Amino acid sequence: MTAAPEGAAPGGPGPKRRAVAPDKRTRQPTEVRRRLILEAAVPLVSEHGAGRVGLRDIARAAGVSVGTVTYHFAGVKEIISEAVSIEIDGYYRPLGERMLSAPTAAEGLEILVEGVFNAETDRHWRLWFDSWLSSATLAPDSHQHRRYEHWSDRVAELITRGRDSGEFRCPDVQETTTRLNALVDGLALRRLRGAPPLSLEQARTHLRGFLASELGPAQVRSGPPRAD
Amino acid sequence: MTAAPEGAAPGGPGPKRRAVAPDKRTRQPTEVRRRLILEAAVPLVSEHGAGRVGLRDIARAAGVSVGTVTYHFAGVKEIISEAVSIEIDGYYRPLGERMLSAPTAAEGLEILVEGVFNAETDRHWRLWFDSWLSSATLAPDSHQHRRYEHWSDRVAELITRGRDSGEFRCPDVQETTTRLNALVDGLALRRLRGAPPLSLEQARTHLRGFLASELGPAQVRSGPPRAD
Amino acid sequence: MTAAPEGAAPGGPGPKRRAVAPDKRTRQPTEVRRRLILEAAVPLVSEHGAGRVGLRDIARAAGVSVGTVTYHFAGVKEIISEAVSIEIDGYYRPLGERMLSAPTAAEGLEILVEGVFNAETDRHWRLWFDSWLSSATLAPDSHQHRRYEHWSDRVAELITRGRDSGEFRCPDVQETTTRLNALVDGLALRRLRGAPPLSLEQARTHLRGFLASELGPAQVRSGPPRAD
Amino acid sequence: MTAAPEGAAPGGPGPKRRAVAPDKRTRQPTEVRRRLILEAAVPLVSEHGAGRVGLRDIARAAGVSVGTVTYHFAGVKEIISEAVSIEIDGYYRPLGERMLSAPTAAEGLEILVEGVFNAETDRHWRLWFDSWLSSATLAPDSHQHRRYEHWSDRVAELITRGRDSGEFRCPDVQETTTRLNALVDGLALRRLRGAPPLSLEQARTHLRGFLASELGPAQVRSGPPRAD
DNA sequence: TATGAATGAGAGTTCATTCAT
DNA sequence: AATGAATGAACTCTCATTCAT
Repeated sequence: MTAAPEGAAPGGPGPKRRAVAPDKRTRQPTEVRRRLILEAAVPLVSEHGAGRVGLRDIARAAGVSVGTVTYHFAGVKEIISEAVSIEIDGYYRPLGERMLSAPTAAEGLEILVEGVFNAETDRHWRLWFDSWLSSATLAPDSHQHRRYEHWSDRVAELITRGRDSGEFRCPDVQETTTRLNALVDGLALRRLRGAPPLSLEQARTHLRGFLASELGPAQVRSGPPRAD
Repeated sequence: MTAAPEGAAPGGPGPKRRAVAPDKRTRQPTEVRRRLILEAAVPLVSEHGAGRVGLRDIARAAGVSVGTVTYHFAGVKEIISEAVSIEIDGYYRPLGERMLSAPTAAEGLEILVEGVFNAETDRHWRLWFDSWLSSATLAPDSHQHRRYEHWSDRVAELITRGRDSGEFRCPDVQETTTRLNALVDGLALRRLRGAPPLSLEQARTHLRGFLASELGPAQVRSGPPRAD
Repeated sequence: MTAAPEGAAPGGPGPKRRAVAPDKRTRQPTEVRRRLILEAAVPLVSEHGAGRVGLRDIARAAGVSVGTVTYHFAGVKEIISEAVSIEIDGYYRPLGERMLSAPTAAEGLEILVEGVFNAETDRHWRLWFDSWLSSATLAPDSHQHRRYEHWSDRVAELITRGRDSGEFRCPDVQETTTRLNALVDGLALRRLRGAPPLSLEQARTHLRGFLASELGPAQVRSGPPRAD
Repeated sequence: MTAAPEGAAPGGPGPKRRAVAPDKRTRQPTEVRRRLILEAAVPLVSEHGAGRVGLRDIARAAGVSVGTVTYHFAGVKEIISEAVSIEIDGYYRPLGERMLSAPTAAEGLEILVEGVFNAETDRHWRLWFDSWLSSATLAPDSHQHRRYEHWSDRVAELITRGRDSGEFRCPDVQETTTRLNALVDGLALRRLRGAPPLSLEQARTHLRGFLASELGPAQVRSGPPRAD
């Protein structure tokens, strides 16, 4: 149950982070300390799962006492919820913007494909599914919904742009978006838990294949995009 | 749907127990007792989630003492893992067989579509994701993998048959199977947690749409396949 | 906060109780263990006050683990509430009966006077006030009310008998009962906390004085009781 | 009733603070700050009970930080003890003086009767019992004793005056005072916690009845004392 | 085979107190 | 004089597991 002392020992061999988080046991303004605690919580949650991370684990990882953690947060749920938000929003909002800033929609799609499956995103997926599923029988958690919708909207925007520019053929953007998102989720799940697990490149390839057949002869990747 | 007695014994030594299952508080052969306990555990897990079901809940539902439960099982994880197996295998093995017994592969696919998304399967999906995620950082749980592979093999078999019979066009059966499974998982996830959640019919429609575009002009279901 | 290790050490020099409570860490039927725990809790509560007694204190005093305590009780409130009940009811119900079994009502009153103020009852009073006041802003606690009313009824019964037999003069039994109870409570309070505290004999004397003036010339104590 | 600012500052740096009490978040002489904190604590204690009021509650109500509170007081006990003093002394000292300033002792008694049981005093009683009981096993708290004695002396003085003036018949003033105080305490207790609780008027009536029978035919209240 | 009393680690949370600023 | 971040012990309650019966 107790998470491994993940680089918690003060003065331990922390390779990164050292610069940003002065792990001396000094005073910090509330916002700074909150941030430090959340940053310490993220890897714990993504490694062990939201349900397996306790207050004491977080405190140890952040290099503070349990009292300090509860001083700054209303409860362990709040911490985990915010940790997920930071990690996920911090990645997918910028990704969404990059995606839409691409010169062509096809290139935007490729940014998407490479953005959702890369070395860094396994951690996100773990967090994402964990928070998605752990709130299973519980509250619907509007944060997650908002995140989901925000991402969905970006994707739909991208597809719409491609259709309007003639890059894609797409009779129903919403439908395609739903299908795309579902496939991405499913591939990620398979990558995390599958037997055998999908490689990054496999996951991307599947996604590209799906997009190709879904968005018509105007291909996403192979060959030069032609408007028909 | 398993043959589980469904009604968890409400606390005390209830007088109305089935005649066929001799679950009086008497001795039972190990295998019988194990089975009774597992069958009592299934509805608990599918209702509350694997992480929220305790030994005591199971014991109470099975109408035995906690000692009896731990006598027959190595731990609570084993119980839950096996309970999931019973529930899932009890449904998807027969489904796989029905699928392959259909006159045509296209009809087999339709059995699949209706088999994975119906009023009964929400519970399975919950169980499935639950056990998938909960074993996240823990043991790889070969049971799940075997289940997954068994199901995958059946699907691949079906697609192969359709391709061989000329019903489908499919350059790579494994690829398509993977993509299909991923989409099914993703749609189920979206159905369980989405905002807004997908309706059963929407989920099926997406699936049929995917199959149509993936398996070529030879249509899955409605009407005579037409090339456009 | 932590109560002194009140004869908790297993094998410690427990002078009494040893015969009734076999403080070996052996198994006990639930009812026995409950009783043992409650009996261990009573002196703790009466010495330190209900609000200052914790689960650990009780466990230590009972010579069991905290887990054992929570196994047998729903919570610390239940323990304290039942401990108070045992102590108070165990004393005042018999006292009420003895009071009413006396040959004359006057003698019954004397039993009351000596019954409520003696070496043993200081502990009861502490318990009583503690539970009375600690539930201050909380639930009304029907147990206490029932106890109070039961005792009140006995007292009223006694006075009625004395009035009917001509021993007492009493225009309104209920009023007198209320006044009597209030005075008893007040004297007990003064005895527990007063500066200087009332001696037992003083408390009794005040009570007798009050009864004499309240119940008329037919005196309670001094001189032979005469019906006029 | 003290001159407490009554309205506890709701969290943030409220803009609407009284002009008369310069409780801006500026420096205050120690005595002023102590006073402000105590006055903020009084309503908290009387409403929630001494045991349920925390340092943070007091700090928030006083509009200062927790550090400021502990800077000015040795501990939370000291604050509560002094808050009780303020509340109680602020009421009963003036009451004692008014009582003794009455033209006749009988009128003084009536002031007492109405002074101890009125709409305002329930709060005092709660405080009083609370502090009485909470100091149960702790320090004897000389403050309380001094308060008690001061009040007792006033009552005794009043009775003495009535006896000397021939208004009352009272063989032993100390005894009567003790009995009176005890009855008042007991009635208050019954009023606060009783089932059913005593009404104000009932409590007063009981008290008057007691005084009448205790202080002889020279009546407490109505009209000029007449021998019957 | 079955029981259920007993255990103790660990969960989240509260809170008076400390102390660097 | 005033602050509020930091602390750590103590709280109640949960629960899988152990084991004498």
